[in-house]
Amino acid sequence: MNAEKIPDIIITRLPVYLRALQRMADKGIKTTSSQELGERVGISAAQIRKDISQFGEFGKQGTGYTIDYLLDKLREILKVDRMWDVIIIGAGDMGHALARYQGFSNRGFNVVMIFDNDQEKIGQKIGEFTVESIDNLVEKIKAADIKIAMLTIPATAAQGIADKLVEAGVKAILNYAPISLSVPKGVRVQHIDPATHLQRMTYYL
Amino acid sequence: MNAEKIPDIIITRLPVYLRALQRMADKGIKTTSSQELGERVGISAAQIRKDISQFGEFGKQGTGYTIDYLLDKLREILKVDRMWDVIIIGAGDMGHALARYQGFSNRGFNVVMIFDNDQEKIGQKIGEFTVESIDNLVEKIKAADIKIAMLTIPATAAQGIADKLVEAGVKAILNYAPISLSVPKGVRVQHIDPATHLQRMTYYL
DNA sequence: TAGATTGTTAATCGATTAACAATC
DNA sequence: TAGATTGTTAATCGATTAACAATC
Repeated sequence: MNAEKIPDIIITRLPVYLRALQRMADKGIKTTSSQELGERVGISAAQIRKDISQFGEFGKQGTGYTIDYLLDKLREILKVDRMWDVIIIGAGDMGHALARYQGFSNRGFNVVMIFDNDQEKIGQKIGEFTVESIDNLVEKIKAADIKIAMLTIPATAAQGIADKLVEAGVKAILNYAPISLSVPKGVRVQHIDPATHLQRMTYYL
Repeated sequence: MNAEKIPDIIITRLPVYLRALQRMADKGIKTTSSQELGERVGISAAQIRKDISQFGEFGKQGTGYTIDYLLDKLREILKVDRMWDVIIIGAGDMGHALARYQGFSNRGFNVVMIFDNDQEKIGQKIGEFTVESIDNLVEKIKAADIKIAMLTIPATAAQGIADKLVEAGVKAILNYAPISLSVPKGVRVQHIDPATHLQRMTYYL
């Protein structure tokens, strides 16, 4: 890996390449080209080659990329060549769906706890988990050394909990609440808000 | 509104402004400035002014923007000054969560049907909906003149159903399946894939 | 009026594309 | 060898920022 700073926009594309390559590997495909991968993900071949070449020379002229090898490299770059423990805050419908989602484990993530502040929900079973009280959230996160959290709570509560997550040492928050969170430098937030995503498309209708 | 083509990247930011302004309006705030809005959403004041000014002169020097007025304008631009009927394909955990989500109605969307191919699920009640069979999906979509669909089915089935949605006249797909969909020009896809979003952050950990 | 803030221009910065030598 | 495809350079294209006149 290269010492210069990699633009964030390239980092956002790598997981898309990774996902497509993983799918190709599952189908038994052994090699691919920037051309073919580009068609699958809707990105130009030139851009894919440029993106990948930021991190090394992973392809071969004439034959393209060996999928297993490129998968390894991309996982290493994105640091998903290991498993990350992740927690869920909020045991509502979305928290449930995420707690039961089977798609994390082969992408580098392992849900380990789910929290809620509602006495009715605390102690309930969700799949293999028991909903834990949000009291002492900070201590529990620190004890388990959690760096990643998914937030599925109402917008009004989201900033308050985000502050606690930051205090506890969480560095990556996947925010399902429909509100922009403010966090200090060094902490990253990704938003998932279906209404926002839909509104990005209605303009063109 | 201006006749020149507006860059897509600006369109992706407008729903974020809209969401933040809606929240400010809910709190009873009447006016704001590009500076203040920028701090809330993490975007520079200059960029916010430039983005908004693509569509008209909605602010006033010295005082900024009247929130209610700017809300109206943004809704009009994004075409969410009306209600859009939306369907859900896939009555799994994620389909359930979306069907019961209360956050769509005040953002311009109205879920009207939920489909599945599993005989066990068809006929089941989810909130106010009854799960419908995916047979005759195309006819049902055409009859109801649906333009927007949310896809919460396994990756292996996603492209096949997407093709049917396109055939039925759907123009906007919110895809929860972890696979890149290929659709003809004129149809738009937005991806929601929590693992991909998490992988965009692990690089920095 | 004085202060604040817009809309817009020009400058800067960054990303994408096209093209091709290198080479498998 | 001939064909294919990479990695990279240079050119192009587009987005962001800084600055400020206009004006509320």
